[in-house]
Amino acid sequence: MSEQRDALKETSSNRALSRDVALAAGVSQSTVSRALRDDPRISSTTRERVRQAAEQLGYVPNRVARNLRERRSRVVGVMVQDIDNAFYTQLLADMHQELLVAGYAFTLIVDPLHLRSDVTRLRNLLDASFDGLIITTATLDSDAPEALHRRGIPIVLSVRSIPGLEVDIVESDNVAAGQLAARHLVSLGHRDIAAIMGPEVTSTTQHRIVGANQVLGHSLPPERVFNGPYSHESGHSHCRRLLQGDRPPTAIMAANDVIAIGVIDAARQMGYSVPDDISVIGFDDIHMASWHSFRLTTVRQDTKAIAVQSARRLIERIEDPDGPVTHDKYPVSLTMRATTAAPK
Amino acid sequence: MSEQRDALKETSSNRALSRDVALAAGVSQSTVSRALRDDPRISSTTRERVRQAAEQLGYVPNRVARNLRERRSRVVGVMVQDIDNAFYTQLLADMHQELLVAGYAFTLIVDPLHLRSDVTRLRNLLDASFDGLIITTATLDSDAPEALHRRGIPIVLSVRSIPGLEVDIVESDNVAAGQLAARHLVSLGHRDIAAIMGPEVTSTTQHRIVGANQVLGHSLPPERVFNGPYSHESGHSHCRRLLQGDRPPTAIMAANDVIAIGVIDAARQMGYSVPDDISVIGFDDIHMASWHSFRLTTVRQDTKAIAVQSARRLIERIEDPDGPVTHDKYPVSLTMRATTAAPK
DNA sequence: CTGTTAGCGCGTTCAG
DNA sequence: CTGAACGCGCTAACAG
Repeated sequence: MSEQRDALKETSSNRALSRDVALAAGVSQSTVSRALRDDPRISSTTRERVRQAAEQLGYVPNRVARNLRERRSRVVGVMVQDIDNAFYTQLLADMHQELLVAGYAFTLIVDPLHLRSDVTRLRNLLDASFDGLIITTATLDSDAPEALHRRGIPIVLSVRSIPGLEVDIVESDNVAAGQLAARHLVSLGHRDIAAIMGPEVTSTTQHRIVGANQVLGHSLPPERVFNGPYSHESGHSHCRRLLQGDRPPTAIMAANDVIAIGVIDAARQMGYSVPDDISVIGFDDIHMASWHSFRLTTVRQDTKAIAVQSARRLIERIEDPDGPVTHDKYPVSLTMRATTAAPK
Repeated sequence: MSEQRDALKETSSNRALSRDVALAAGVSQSTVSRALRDDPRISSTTRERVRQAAEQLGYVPNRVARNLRERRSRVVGVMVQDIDNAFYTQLLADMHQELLVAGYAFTLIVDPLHLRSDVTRLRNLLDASFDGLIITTATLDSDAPEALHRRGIPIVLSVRSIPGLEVDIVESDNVAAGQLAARHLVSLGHRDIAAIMGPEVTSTTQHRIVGANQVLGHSLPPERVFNGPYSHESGHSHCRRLLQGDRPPTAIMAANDVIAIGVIDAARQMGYSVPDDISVIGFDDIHMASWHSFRLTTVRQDTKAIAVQSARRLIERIEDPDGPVTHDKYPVSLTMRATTAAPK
């Protein structure tokens, strides 16, 4: 047992180094380095010899040392608001895939709204030696993106944007999204629409409200617009309050599908039928929206395209810091299911 | 514009180093290092001077260099099967939190079943210079955990376990979980129970079936046990096939809540009422299980405790590689909601 | 209390 | 085609 422990210790601390491989192969350390990196100047015979020795010793190059030498880490950070939210996990899954094939690992940074502008967090971000960052948590008043950008750290703003910042942006056309939702409800005959949106300081919320107002021909009255987190609970509690009020709306526009599902749950729980008594429309079109229990009508964003493109843009920026700044804006579309209908 | 670019370039490549701070503060480079790390031997006056200079220059220590020197990265890897699955995201959220406060960053490794025993993946794991790994994807036939362990890399097996491997394990008492589910169904009067489980090669599946069989007094017949991925789709399609068969069961035990919800959706879609026509019980008790549309009866695991303890055990193992191997087994409990009832 | 010196393990000139 | 020597930026051991 203690023998086993010793053996274990040995393998962990006496991990083979490139110089060990060199010794075993009878070449110099730099030859090992070159051979394993397929440097064309190394003859195929010595390359093979080195390969064998490396294999034998179970040699794996130390990444930290390489990072120090090459002055990059091949790790990027991805900031999300809330990992326990289906929209972000779909986004993360696709980003992960795209980054992986490009040879980048990724570190998750959960960045809840209430921790905004914490100085130590910003320091940690700078300190963490990321090659770049994908930020999905930008708010109109957040300063971290600008601070990072000024430091010369490659960033891309994904999903949400900040006007006036000269960085790459990948987002949906949220004004069009707001228009689409409103037009759908209006064409069904709805005149009294409530909106349960995300935090006021996000570009998505602002843009969608602008789009909706354009279609309605007037601004949604303040008592019909609610701001809150992107959670089931928010949709649930706001809907509850609306339906308990003396003049419930005939339709509810939710800022995302998770909120919309909260709305549906609250309505059903109170004995209302969706869509007969009240129509509900969401945003995103996450997988769950198509589940039979919900069959949610929603404005679809191309989450996958946004995820993939965000990763690509970041990698491009890392590899060419001075390239032209890009702004991708993806179209949205209406996915009609079973939660919207004409008002009674 | 080009001036701005130059400025940007300068800040990014001419990032201040500790020796720059030293120069500015009129001390040696090692004093800077010590002062900033609050070494008690440094006088408060020079510490303050160094602080000021560092602040002025916007100095942030280079983490890669520190990692090389300290021979550790303060990054751990967390392997999950599928990030777009509510159980794992809840787990990840709590692990993230716990690792964060301990000063560890974390890299997500999505490790789908079908990529099992890919040699390059193992190499990447070794190569990535993690201080340790939390593995939630262990299967009874997976070799990566043992390979990593032999290499001396600290690992903890979380959620699922492998017998005979001398590593830290944090899991639920899944035999008890199987017993609990079966006892509940049997006590309601169910005699014909089907099980839609996860992959056969996972300890959770095995243990829960064992527990269920103990209570039933016999083995579930093979035609009543289904194996598949932990997905809504799996629950949905298996349930569909069961209900289309000529002798549908009166109750279905699902391997987790996501599968159970798929089962509910399929049943409802086919015009069956849950629980009047068929009872459904899940495992995990994810947030979604309590949503009004589901109100799922389920065997609760203490996901948060498992997440937190996995993180702690890994950190302990990193800091003391030779400490005693631990095995945490958390109790489970029955959360009764509205998807189980006596058979008709 | 502080400065000097020596690596951490690689990739990469610069010689041969 | 290969080897010797150097340095990435930091922490730690050793002197004073």
